[in-house]
Amino acid sequence: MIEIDQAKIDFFQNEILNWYSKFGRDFYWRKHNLTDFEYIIAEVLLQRTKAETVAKFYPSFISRFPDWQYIANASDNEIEDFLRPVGLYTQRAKRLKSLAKEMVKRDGKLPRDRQVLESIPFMGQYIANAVELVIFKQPSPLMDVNMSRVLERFFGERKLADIRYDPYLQELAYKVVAHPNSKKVNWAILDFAASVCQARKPKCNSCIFKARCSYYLNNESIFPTES
DNA sequence: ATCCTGCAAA
DNA sequence: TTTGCCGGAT
Repeated sequence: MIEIDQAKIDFFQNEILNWYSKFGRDFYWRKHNLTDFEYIIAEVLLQRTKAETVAKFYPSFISRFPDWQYIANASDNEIEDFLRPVGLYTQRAKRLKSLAKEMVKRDGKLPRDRQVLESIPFMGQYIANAVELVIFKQPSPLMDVNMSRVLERFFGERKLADIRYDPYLQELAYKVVAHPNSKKVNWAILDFAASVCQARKPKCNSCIFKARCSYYLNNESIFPTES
């Protein structure tokens, strides 16, 4: 069992919010007051897809499919063709359509109960957390591969392979985003993951966290220090 | 080659 | 628990 140091969490929150105020990204789905539909579509498109790619594509999708009914009534082929530029289109089209049909059936209303929420097609752990965070305004973590990588590098590695079932990582993530402005902390972590703490070639030498980062301190020898 | 704000089927 | 999905950027 790995101990989670609250003081280290406080430090992390403060520093990453400070970083975010200077270097955070500014996407359409963050600043506008979107409908539930529009927000969920953004999350669906963002799966395994670069946010910058989605940013370019998103407005045209919303304009072609402005609500659940438009997707529910479209043919698989129509949705696939439209999704082609962002990839994963056969699966995404099929799953998006079942999600849309379910939401039409539910009259566009999202269930508060977590079990029921996750029973909706295409509502996995990640999107359910995103719905809780942005729509229900609860401090849930946007726990994707990127957040898990940042948290693990800074606080220490997880034990299990699958991030969804690792109790240490789950507990850690909830503690890290437990903050009056949870959305900002979440977005800050994702942006930091995309531009500094990348999977490949992380920019450790110029990183604001290196003095206290478990990953950096354990691998210091492989990062040539400037002299 | 590897990765991107995952998910569900196998 | 592992694998397929996928175009586009690096």
